[in-house]
Amino acid sequence: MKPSIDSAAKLAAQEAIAALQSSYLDPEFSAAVIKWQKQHGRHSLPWQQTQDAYRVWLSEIMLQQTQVTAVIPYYQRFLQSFPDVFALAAAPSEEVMAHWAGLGYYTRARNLHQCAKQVVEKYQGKFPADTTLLQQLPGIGRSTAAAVSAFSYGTIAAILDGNVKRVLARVFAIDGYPGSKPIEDAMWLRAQALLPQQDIEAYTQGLMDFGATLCTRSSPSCERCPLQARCLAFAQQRTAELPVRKPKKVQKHKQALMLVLIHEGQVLLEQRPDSGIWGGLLSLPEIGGMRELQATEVLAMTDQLAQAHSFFERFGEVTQMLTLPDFSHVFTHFKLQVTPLRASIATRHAMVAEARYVWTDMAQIQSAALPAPIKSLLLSLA
DNA sequence: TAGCCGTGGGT
DNA sequence: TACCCAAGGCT
Repeated sequence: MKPSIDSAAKLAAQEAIAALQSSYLDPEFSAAVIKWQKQHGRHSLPWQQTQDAYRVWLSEIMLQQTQVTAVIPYYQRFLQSFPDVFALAAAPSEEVMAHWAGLGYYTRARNLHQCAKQVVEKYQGKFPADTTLLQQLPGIGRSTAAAVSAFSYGTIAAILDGNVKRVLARVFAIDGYPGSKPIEDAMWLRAQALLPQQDIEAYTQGLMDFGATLCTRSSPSCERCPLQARCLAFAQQRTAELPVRKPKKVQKHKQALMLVLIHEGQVLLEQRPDSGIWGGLLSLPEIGGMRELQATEVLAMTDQLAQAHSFFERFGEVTQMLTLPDFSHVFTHFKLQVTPLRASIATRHAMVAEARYVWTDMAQIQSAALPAPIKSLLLSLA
């Protein structure tokens, strides 16, 4: 059997990558990180001092694109309600979503719940140590699989998060936006090549602590940096321009009319679909959804008000309608301007036959599965 | 592949 | 104010 051209080319490419990766080998790098971590790293975060894979995994999912200070209270409340993977797997999804509300990226919460169920069913409640198996679970990608396995089981595997990208971009003066595919691929090779043979926990934690406390985005503490002598960005005085920032795009603006119907201490909420913004959360009913604001478009406010009025009438006899002050909320890729429209009704009609509408006690708002700005609006009305 | 997905903090 | 972006993954 003679190899095809394709497989020969593929083999050559793999050899080239292996050669490149071995040229990245650098044992002193990890030694410096490990030494620094033991002396100056963080050691008392709530999810440290344990190798319980459930706790490690929970923290890693919560920490995706989310800062430590934001995660801590959510992590504590979560553990209190769901002390182990069996408790989480058995919980109703509404309860899980309510515990996640306010933390953002709500797909993480649904994946977390699904993942817990799979770990119980497939692995008898024990997270696998193999990063390949971990990656097959929902919500766990390459980096999270490596972190969970390293912290729980001591597996030698590379992470590549924002901290590591920043450190690598600076120490090795890597040009190009780290979010782009070719740069990220190159960084994975580096991260893999730089792995130590032992002390993987200290090394992994050290990279993150290093990026979070020393090699920060702006004004890094180069004077205290153990890698200063080997940092190309420092030598070239380019720490301010590396890593290369994300190419900016024009911000989109959207507008939404949200309906506030409060009657006898209850507010009318609507269950949002699982996909899209605020997926799976409760929110206020909207007229026409979140509409992109066109420069030429004059909002047909009277038309929207008419629609709102007939919406309110489905729930009771409308006695009053008034707009509350506008507010805006910024997402990753658009800015939303909200006009809340409040109505009063005399008597409440029998519940409309759509399960997505729920009357919720105002006293329950604090613990409801609501997006942060909506929860805050409703609390201000209570 | 790059766009989508929240929220809060820093500058 | 406006912008960047953080312990990323999914499509």
